Amino acid sequence: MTRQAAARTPRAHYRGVLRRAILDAAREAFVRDGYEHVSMRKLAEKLGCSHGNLYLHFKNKEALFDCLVEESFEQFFAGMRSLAASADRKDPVELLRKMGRAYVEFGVANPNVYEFAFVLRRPRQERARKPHATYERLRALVQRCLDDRRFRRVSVDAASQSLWAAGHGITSLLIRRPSFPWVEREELIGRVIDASVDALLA
Amino acid sequence: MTRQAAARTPRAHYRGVLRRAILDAAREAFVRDGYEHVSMRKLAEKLGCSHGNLYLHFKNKEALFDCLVEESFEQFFAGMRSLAASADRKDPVELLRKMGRAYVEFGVANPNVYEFAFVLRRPRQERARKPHATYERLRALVQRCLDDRRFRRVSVDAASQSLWAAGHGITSLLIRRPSFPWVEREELIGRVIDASVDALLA
Amino acid sequence: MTRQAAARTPRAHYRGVLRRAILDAAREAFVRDGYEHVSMRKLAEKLGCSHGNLYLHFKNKEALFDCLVEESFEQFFAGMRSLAASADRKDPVELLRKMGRAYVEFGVANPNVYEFAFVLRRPRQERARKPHATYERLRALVQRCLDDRRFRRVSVDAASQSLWAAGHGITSLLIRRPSFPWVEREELIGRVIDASVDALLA
Amino acid sequence: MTRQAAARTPRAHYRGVLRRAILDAAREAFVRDGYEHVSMRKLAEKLGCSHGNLYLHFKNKEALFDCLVEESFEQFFAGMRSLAASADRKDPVELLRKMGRAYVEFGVANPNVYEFAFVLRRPRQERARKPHATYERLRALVQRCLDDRRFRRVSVDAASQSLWAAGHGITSLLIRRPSFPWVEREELIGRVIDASVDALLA
DNA sequence: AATGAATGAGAGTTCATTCAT
DNA sequence: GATGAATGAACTCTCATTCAT
Repeated sequence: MTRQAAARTPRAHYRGVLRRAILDAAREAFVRDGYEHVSMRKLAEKLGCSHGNLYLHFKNKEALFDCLVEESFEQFFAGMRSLAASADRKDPVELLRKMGRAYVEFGVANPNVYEFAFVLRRPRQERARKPHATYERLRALVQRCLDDRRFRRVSVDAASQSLWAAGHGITSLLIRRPSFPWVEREELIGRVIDASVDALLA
Repeated sequence: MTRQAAARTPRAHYRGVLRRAILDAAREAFVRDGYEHVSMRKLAEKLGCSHGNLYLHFKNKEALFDCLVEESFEQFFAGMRSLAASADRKDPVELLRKMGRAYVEFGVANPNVYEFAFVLRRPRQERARKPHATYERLRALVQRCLDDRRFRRVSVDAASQSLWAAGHGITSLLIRRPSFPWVEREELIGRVIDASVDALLA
Repeated sequence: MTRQAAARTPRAHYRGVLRRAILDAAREAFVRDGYEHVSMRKLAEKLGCSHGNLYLHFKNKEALFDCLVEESFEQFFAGMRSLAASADRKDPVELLRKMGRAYVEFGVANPNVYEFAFVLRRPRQERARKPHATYERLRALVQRCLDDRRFRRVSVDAASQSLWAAGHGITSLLIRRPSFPWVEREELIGRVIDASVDALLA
Repeated sequence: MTRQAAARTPRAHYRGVLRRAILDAAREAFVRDGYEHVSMRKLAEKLGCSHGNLYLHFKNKEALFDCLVEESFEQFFAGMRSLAASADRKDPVELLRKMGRAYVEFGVANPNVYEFAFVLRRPRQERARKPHATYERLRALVQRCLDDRRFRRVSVDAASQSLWAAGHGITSLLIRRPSFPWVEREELIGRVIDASVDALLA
């Protein structure tokens, strides 16, 4: 994400710092106000630099947005990876439950990232290819459960997709309807994930 | 929605026709492009009338949008109602499964309606109160299952919300990712709904 | 002003009533909001008739405005006339004082009329000829004072114009700056008028 | 008003020049056509620049108008000040006469400034506080006349307001009715001012 | 590298007016 | 006589973007 971060010269360093500041401010603004309500002028004003300056770091507004989407995926994957590393890798079903909870918790804790990665789309954006990567990881884990005979005989895609649906459903509702009178969050998330996993158990 | 449809004078009839045309064009545009990318001017151009004309039917852009939301709820409820009428009302669990499938099927068959009713929001829109009506119906049915001892002892809200999450998850994914290689749709929907219901059985 | 008021047929009578209602509503609106902020639509809405209807009584917005100006002059002159009739006509100086006070009091009590008659102008309005009529009456009265040797020897126009200036000054200030902390109104008006008259006494 | 006039860089200089041009064109337009008939687009057209450009110098139309009001007061006070400096400060009554004449002469010579400072108002403008400053100066001078026993015993406010009424009356008439057959101007102004002052003498 | 002046398109909205009904 | 649907121009204002400095 921050190719310039490793720059050596002070000049390039400053450039990286500003680029980082732009991205952070833009992320917050895009998520809070939506793509259309973020203006390059206001963004620059909040950053204390000229709006023309933004165009030295990003070709245009779309490029800035796309960069944030890219970044969000990287963060999301990093979060998942670190979680997988710290979990008991012997039991794939337990790992699946943990990953499921973590997916939702990450989404709720980082609605910016989640929305960028899975929900928001620029108008006229053709296709989102990236979510496939997430799905592939989920699918691999489900395959392990199947291989270990922990799951009933069911197509790996059918199982994976039902799990994804459950996880995405509770995440997006919690994000998009924050004022709804939800029951205790952790319990709810656990219930949804467990229900979708339990239904697959042998 | 079609109050004017029964209009007697030719004038009022034509008025109703144009109003209908505006609503249809706007619905398509809002869902396809998002609230911000729909302009009254372009809308009028597509309709072949002056943009000022739109303001004779709707006070402003927000009112036009809100009218579509209202309409969507009515259509949604009508769809649910007719389905509920045809179902076996003796067994609340079976009814719940059928209603769950119907919810998703209706959403997938009428993505514009679903998005208007449950997903899209205008900027600055403080609260959506309407979804509560849907939730209340779901909650009442869950209560019946609890009263009949068909469900395990669990809070009615926790159960209802987990069911909603499952239903919304699969619906929104199917709508927003139409190009994803989903498994056979009916099977997937059934699997998701059944998993969420089965997890609650006594 | 109300040529239709004397109409005989019920139809023409109703026409006159509506015309009157339009004029009254328009006068209030024009004075309160200014020419530009009065719209034919809102006017018709307040009257409970269609906006198209207004054009059956007045050719357009300008004509409606002009009609009110005309009317205001008539009212103003009528007020002055009745006052002159009821005053002691023997002493022209006393009459002048009374007329002066009455001019200001009338203007303050009927700011609508006064502004229409002496201040407001439609954009691009070429010339106001009417105020001359008021001036002519004032001038005639001053001439009497001169003829009766009640005034010092001064040109009748110089005297008349200085009186007009004083009267207009206090009237327009009281109207346009209602929130200013004026001293007691009657005293102030009397002081201004008397000062301008006294300065002319022989 | 001309803070930018002393700008050093050519860029800032040109900015100041354009700002000045905008103000001049706007002043003329506002006085000639009234607030509502001045459009930012037409203004820009007359200036030969884009209408968006105007918003780089003034936040909006109201701000542009208000800036002119501010400027007018400064010019008015500057004019009064320089005149007061050159007057005999020993005799407060003479000073009052001179200031009165100067007030009117300045208003007549700078009708746009006078109208902006004392007459024109934006719609919805709640209160004009600024004229009070002018009034306070007048009031202080009247107080001196009272303290020196040059005036009859009268409330300082009653005296000040009657003087203001006279001055404003002749000024606004001369400005708004330029085609009226006024007597010789200097004589008329002197007569009005003197009448109002003489009436207060002990 | 960074600024900020400038543009031109486009937004939502209101309006006076016309005219078929 | 009265309606109200329709138009088209006008309005203020914001925006992304460019480019000379």
